[in-house]
Amino acid sequence: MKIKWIEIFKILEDFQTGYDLPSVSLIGNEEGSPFKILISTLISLRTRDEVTLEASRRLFESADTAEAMMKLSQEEIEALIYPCGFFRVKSGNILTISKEIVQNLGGQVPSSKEGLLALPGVGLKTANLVLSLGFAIPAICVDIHVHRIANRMGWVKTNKPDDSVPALEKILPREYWIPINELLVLFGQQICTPRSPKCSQCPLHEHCRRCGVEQSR
DNA sequence: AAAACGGGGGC
DNA sequence: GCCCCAGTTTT
Repeated sequence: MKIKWIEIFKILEDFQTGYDLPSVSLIGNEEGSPFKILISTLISLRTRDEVTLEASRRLFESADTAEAMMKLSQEEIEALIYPCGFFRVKSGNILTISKEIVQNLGGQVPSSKEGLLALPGVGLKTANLVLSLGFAIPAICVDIHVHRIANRMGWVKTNKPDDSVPALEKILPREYWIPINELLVLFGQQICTPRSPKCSQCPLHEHCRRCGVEQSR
């Protein structure tokens, strides 16, 4: 069946009105340089939103460019981003990435998927987030929320989030590749939650394979 | 006390 | 493909 993306996005935009929560994937986005977006995304792994925000702000007060960051010691970075999960691994990656950017990449965060994936701690989700938010290059950033919703809704049928990226790229018009994440992450936090989703309050009820489409045919 | 959280890397 | 990773919060 044909998915009515225009209707779905309209509903999601209406739903978003009234919330001003920064979603976890999009922390530091508005005035964020690609470098800050990259670093705060690394920090957000396995870490709740508020903790990620506080840690990012602390870290960027000390260093908000790769040049400044590489002058910090790993211990200093660790202290700044504590108590984020994986803070030892993350601080090492942040330092390595900053040095790499300054010494080998001309001081610029890579603006290609391949370049980003070559950095330690950067996988498909992080790479696509930096591309879309940092460089306005259309790329679908499938985090666990987007993956869960897309599969529940019946838009795709995949097991791993990374497999949802090409699947979504096939069916979703390109103009939605950037806005989809912000809309869906909020929706996933508030309505389409991992356990006991609030289906009775869901504005996408009729578009959902589980609730609407599947039952009505 | 145990499970959940969430993305990436190494084998 | 499967297993490991680290610290906090929730059950």
